[in-house]
Amino acid sequence: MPELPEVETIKRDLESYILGKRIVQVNILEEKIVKNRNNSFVSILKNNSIKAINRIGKLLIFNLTSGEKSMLVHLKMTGQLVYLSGKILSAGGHSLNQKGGVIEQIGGELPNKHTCVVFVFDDDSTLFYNDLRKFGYIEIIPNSKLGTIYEKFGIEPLTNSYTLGNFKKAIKTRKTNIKAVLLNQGVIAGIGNIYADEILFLAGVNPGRLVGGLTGQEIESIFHASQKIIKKAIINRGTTFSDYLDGRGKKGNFVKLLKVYGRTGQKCNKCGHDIKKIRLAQRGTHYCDFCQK
DNA sequence: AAGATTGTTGCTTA
DNA sequence: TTAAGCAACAATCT
Repeated sequence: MPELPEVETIKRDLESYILGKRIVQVNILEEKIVKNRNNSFVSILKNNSIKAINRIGKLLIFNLTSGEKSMLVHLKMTGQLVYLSGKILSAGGHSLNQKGGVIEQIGGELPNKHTCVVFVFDDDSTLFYNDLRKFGYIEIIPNSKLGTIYEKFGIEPLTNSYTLGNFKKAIKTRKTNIKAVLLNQGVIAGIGNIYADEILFLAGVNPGRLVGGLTGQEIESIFHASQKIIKKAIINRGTTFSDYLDGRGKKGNFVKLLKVYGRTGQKCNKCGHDIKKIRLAQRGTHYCDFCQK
């Protein structure tokens, strides 16, 4: 499940590989992934290049060099963006080099049966969009629409407007539990189910607590925990719980640092009590009812 | 084999 | 008017 730290890792990876490279070929293997295909998706990209990569929450924004347009990529649950250098030829489900030898890849063979879109650059390198559940999307929009896209998101943790004051302001009027608020992209951008649970564990706050009932101290703990967890997750290149891969097809390392997510029934490493799992905000919610009050 | 998995949208309700 | 809450969606795994 790519959340802010995973999407940020991919952004940074791809920045070092694809910026400024001319796109020479685009193959769409899964039509439904590309939204608004009437805007001639392929012809806009061909002979164009990516000028900059931005991110708001879990959404990647590729600014194109010509045409005042941007390509949005949302990975949803199982989307991947994997870059490979060197020429790739595909035959019978195998990735071959120009001499026909099978290429050994970190993320397995590419393209694979989940590959939906393929971008080829003028240095023969390739970017693959893979999506097992085909839930994500790619869409080209005019830059004039970017403002309304950004407006939908709340405060973004990796910007300098992410301050305790702004955090308090953003959450204080909410009438629901803290877990639902952390997941609400219109309040705070980029936190998903894994990091919401991890943040609340580190803050020592029960996910079911109503925001209105939190003390100033608790709100401060949650804010600081969010900064700490997100930063640490990025340093560890994200969490690969099931499908996530970074921009080079490698797994993230944060999974071994998870304290509650996916640890139902296991012992809390702080107090030894069993980690519990309940349903909150229609999501599986993991917590320690001894450590989180 | 039914139920769980999650991010987002869109609809309904309060 | 605004927000909360819930179903729906997709495809696979248990």
